[in-house]
Amino acid sequence: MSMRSNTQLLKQELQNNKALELCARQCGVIGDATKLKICYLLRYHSELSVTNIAELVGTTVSNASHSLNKLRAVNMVTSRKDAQTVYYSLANNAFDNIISLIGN
Amino acid sequence: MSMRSNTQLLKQELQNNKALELCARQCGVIGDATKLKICYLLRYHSELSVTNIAELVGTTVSNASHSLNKLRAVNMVTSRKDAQTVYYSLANNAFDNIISLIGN
DNA sequence: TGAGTATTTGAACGCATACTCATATATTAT
DNA sequence: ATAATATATGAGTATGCGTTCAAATACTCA
Repeated sequence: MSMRSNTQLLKQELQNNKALELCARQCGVIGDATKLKICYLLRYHSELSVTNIAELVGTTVSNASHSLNKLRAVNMVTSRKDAQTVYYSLANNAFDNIISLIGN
Repeated sequence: MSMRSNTQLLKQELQNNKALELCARQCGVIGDATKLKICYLLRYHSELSVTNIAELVGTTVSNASHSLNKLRAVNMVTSRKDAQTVYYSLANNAFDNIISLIGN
């Protein structure tokens, strides 16, 4: 919540802005239809197995697993294991960082 | 605003969802720190020249121009030319599509 | 016209990414 | 133990992306 009239300050802020870097990385991950679909899915089903996710988004289980890995790497999904199956969910604040940068 | 309990319907919706595809493309573009910085800049300066943008985000004019081109290709920035210099602005609804998909 | 400034363009290179396939691990059931 | 199911993993490949460089275009001013 600082004043923002000085362009020098703005330039410096752009250099080491950690939130911005994280936002870019997260957007990079969902900048792929498959992974965005997974997020979209998980907003309507609180949790889903890898097999179900793969079936719903129309890809292979392997690809879904790889995609979920990358979504987890940027803290956008979480998982819980029950017997053989692993259930994935949207992280509580999956989009918070993005929204706080591009939202109103 | 339709009911969404049937997973078959959800699967079909995921297949040809134009808004989702656009969202993925836009996220892909700002999934790069340079281009995200440009958007961030343009929220505080209503319009800026390519040279100024390049200086502020810390890159070359050529790279800024390429980046602005891609941002415009997905309707996130607009431009207006005045003599030699081209002024870029954020599009009115630059983030609307993204927000409507991932926002609350 | 010619020099100077602002921007664009296209080629080139290196690097990251998406997806597939085969294989490995883990768990359950017979 | 063996088979079956669920998921993960790593290698391989093809494609796309970011950045740089050199050159082209557009406009202004002397």
